[in-house]
Amino acid sequence: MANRAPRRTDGLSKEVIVQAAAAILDGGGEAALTFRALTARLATGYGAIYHHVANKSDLLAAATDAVIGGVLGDAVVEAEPREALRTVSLGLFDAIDAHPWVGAQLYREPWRPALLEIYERIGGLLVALDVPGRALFDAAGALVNYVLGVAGQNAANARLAAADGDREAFLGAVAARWASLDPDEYPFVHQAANQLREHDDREQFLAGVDLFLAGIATLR
Amino acid sequence: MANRAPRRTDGLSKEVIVQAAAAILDGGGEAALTFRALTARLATGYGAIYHHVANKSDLLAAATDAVIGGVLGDAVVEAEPREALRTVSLGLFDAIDAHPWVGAQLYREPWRPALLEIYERIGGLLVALDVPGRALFDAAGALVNYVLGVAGQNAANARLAAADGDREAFLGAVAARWASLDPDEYPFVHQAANQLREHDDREQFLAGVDLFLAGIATLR
DNA sequence: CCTCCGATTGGATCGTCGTTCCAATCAGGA
DNA sequence: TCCTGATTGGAACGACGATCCAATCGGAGG
Repeated sequence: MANRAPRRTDGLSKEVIVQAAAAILDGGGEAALTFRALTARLATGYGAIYHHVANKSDLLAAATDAVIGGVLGDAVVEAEPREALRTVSLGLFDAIDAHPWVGAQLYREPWRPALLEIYERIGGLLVALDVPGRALFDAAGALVNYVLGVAGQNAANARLAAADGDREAFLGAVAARWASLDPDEYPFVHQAANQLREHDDREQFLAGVDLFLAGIATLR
Repeated sequence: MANRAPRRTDGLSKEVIVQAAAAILDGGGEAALTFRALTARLATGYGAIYHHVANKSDLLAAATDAVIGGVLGDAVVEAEPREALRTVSLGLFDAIDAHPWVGAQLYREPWRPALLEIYERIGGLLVALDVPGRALFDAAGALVNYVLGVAGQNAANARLAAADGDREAFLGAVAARWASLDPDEYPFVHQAANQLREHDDREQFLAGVDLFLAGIATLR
């Protein structure tokens, strides 16, 4: 007996594995990425995967680095640092919007290379903006944390919208719940329901970046 | 046969369960909260817990609501809305610092009551700040997202510091890694290593809030 | 061409998790 | 007193990440 499945001929590599993992994540969200799904897609076994990858965290980090590296790698050479900051931020937003699992991962393990690249990029542009030395560190931290915060929200919303049907219906449902709150107890949220329904995520994100930049400008 | 353990006499309730869950989370982090640990601590079975709680997400959300409600419940009546915003923000920061699992949870399921309270509180204070209507929604979103971003970072750092020994050593290790990066490839991160080692998390968080408030002030 | 050894692969297996399910038990109204 | 619905305790299930090892491959040295 002992007829095992034929051994694969094309070499397995970390890159191939990471690419497959990213595809699974894009297709079915974080919950869909299991080693069982991965072995099925790659037509291999657990051992082969663990030979190239330390564990699931390592795999997620590598996939995240690949996505973020792709975004920041497109070196946008912009004359105006202010505009470059908006471009880079929006690039990150769009990438995380397209791959919500990246947002959750950036959030979960912030010491990995991906976040380092983000800090470097944003910090460098703040230097170009002539932010004074003392405030530079704080400003970079604030801006990165803002981006991460939005990233997480996006990921959560994507998880929910995927489970709940389309985005439109989901947003409407949340807005309806907000609107139905007691205006005396929740005056702000109650009246914000309309804007929640109509708002554009990208525009609101950029508005937040602009708010930051306006605050930074007062430091000069 | 069939000698089962004696049945508990004092009634189990959702509140008791949530309190026990919070204690486990505080003591051992998110990984420590399992239904098995919970049954052991409460001296009961799975069924009893599931009778009061829908599932683990529900349990985490309830524990989070309890903590956030406690923070925001201390109604800080401050004359100056600007100062009140700083107080509330810092209160949230400290709460998430003390209970890192709250940060991760706020991030993961943002439609639950806890975040609603935060929006209401911050939005209300922005209204008191005379932020013009159109910008109000964007400003509140930006500030809340910033707080959530910091919350997540804090939670991640706490997870790491707990695994890595004390916070001091962990921060030093990260700073050393930053400092050892090639200054040509990572100029900003390389030179920021010193400030990373010496910085105070609370102060940096407040500096970010102030940056926001400065930006908002330009809208008036 | 053969031999052999380290690198690589496939899959059985383990322990743990969240969750389900149901018999056992209790409290209190009929 | 009896009965019924609410509550409890714990066995069992399926899925997960991870480990382990026999099987296999490919190329360096003879």
